[in-house]
Amino acid sequence: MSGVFDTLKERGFVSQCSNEEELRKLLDSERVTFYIGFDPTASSLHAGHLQQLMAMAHLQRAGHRPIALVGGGTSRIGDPSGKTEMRKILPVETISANSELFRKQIGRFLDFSDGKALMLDNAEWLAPLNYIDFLREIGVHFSVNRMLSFETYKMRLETGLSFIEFNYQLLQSYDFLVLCQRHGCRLQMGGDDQWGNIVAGIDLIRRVEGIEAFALTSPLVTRSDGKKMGKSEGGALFLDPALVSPYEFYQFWVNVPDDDVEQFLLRFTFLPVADIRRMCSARDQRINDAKRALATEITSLVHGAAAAKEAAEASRAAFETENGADLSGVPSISVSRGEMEKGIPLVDLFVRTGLCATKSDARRLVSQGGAYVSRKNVTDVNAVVSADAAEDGVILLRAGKKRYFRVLVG
RNA sequence: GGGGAGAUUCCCGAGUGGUCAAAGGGGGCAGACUGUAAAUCUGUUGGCUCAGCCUUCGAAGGUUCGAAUCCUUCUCUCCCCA
Repeated sequence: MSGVFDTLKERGFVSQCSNEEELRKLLDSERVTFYIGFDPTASSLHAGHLQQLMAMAHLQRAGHRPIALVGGGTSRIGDPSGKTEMRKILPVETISANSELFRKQIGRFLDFSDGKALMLDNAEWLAPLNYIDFLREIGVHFSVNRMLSFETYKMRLETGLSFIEFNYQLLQSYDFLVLCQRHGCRLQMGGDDQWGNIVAGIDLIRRVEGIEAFALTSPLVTRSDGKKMGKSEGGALFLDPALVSPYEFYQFWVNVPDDDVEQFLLRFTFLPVADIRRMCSARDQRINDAKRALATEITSLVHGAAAAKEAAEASRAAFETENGADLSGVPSISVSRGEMEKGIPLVDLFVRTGLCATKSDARRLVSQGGAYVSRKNVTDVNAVVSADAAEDGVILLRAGKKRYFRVLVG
């Protein structure tokens, strides 16, 4: 288990650490239980969570014990960290449904056999809390003065901060304390935006238990051009294949800017560092090989090797070969033969596939020359697509340069 | 509880009775250039049965030939005081 800290550092997972020297020693000398929290505020994990899962996997491979903490309790409050506005307060039922989905997804990334990792939900201890008891036992250890000096709260002092959110930090700190007491957890990791919350937890543990716990944060994933990362066309880049198909997921990574391939390969794959450096040294189109490697690796990690292979194949077919290639990984819808023979207005077809949000959107696409039917550019807004556009029962639609969709006839 | 300011199209932000589907910027989309890259340039960006029509400017009413703009009530947010 020696050297994990350096592995994490080398791969770009380390931003701030509460006590680097001691933590390094600890990680090199014993099996450390550590945790990362995931608040189930959406129905699927997204690319941003992936980095945390990777960090956990690296540590687990080095022999340490991860606790994946689903924030079924904390997400009822809403973390104000890094947010400029108050979060919507989610219905409890939504949160429990999301928690269930989170657990399933997280299960893929770590080895939970023989207690090698734990999956817990903080609703278990947060939901039954008694307000008065909590204030007396935990609240006493928090100084409002100090809390207000945290960057998150300072920022929100400008735009408004409700009391419910102000309490988030106490709950997260309490989580850390509970995990420390029950499972000997000594380390909490998270994104940089979690620094304040994690450090507050360390303080709480020191005061209550008199032992040193550690904080380790990783840089938030950003694109080299400063734009938000992890957004696909529909919104966030979700890991649930029902929300973002493996093909779309694969495409997202192939389309990453040159300057980001290396940091993404380091953080989102297990490929050896030396190989990554070598692949990314190219400054011309050869760097696309690195992008394909990135996309294949990460898709296979998230959706499995078979899906990754199919996505890669479909991608190659769509972008590199002209005919005969296997496009089956490209998302599709089915339309009955009868309906297709009557003909469907092109514009409607684009809307039905989801390639365009509205008919107006589709009209714009067509009139701007971005619409293709079976590889032929169509510029007539009133065009009607009929069955004879199909090749082998498939009509390949393309919107712009990159978005493909198949219409299966029959 | 008292006083003040404000809520505009995805976001920021102009707009104070008609010429407003609403300036400008960001983001998105499309086109050109490329390497399924970046940067840059151009176009576009509420919906529809699309040379026209319909719905939008926190919500509901009202004034008016006509309202995002005026009046009333309500909801929410921020600031100052308690």
